[in-house]
Amino acid sequence: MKENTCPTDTYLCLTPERVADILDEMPPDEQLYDLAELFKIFGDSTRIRILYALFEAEMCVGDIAQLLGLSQTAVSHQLRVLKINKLVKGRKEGKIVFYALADEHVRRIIDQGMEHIAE
Amino acid sequence: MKENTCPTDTYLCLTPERVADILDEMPPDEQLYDLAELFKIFGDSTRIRILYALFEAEMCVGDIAQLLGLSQTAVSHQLRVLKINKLVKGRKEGKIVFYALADEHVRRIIDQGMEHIAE
DNA sequence: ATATCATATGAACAAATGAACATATGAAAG
DNA sequence: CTTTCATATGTTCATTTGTTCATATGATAT
Repeated sequence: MKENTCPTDTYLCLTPERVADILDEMPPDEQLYDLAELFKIFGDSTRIRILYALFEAEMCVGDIAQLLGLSQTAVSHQLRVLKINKLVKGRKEGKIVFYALADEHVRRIIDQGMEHIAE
Repeated sequence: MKENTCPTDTYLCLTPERVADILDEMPPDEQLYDLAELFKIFGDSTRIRILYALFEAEMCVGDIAQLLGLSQTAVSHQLRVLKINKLVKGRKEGKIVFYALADEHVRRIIDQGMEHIAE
């Protein structure tokens, strides 16, 4: 038998103490679920492109659509998703709605992702 | 007519110069596509839980499964996804495979996400 | 009022995705 | 060799997701 392995009751390599430690450090499942939901929003190239466009400045729906070569409907749908998840905010001026990034977290999360890509 | 609006050829509120600027700042679509793919990986609570467990230490497949109350098959499938996308790395020791976070980007991306959640 | 413009919404459909099943490697022990 | 154990893979299936179409809202102008 190998020296490295450390069988316990039911675990192959973890001691009960370590199991307790790890479970203790883990955030509650509900929070991890919300976190996954957040990343799910970033996990679509259309939404990423919209967010990246908004990096530069606030923009109205039609211009985003034209800029990215998307239909107005598609953009509106995705902006709704982004707004619900607090990644963008809308400012209405007459019939035009200007959208902008909700906060700097959005930029930072995307930047971190970019760094990983460019490894 | 409102003073804020600035119609150009085809855009509602963007000047052609700004359009050029924005498009210039945008990474190529292929890169944004890859970025979305990366976030897609984080956008699943099972994978997030696995990654969080690996925050503490490297672990073998069976122990991860037991720790999180998942089937071995499910964990293996997700570890495969995580490995392909370079979020975890595997180290084989006999018949046991120990998985660990591939690099610190993973932790940082998740931490940034957590900060956003806790706003 | 009506017309037009910007955006939003709802329904329907195709594509992607995660989970569960069975099965297949591949390594150590007898 | 065969058996057992840890992990990996393939396939099917139900669900989710993004897009498109048609339509609705809401604001400005005539």
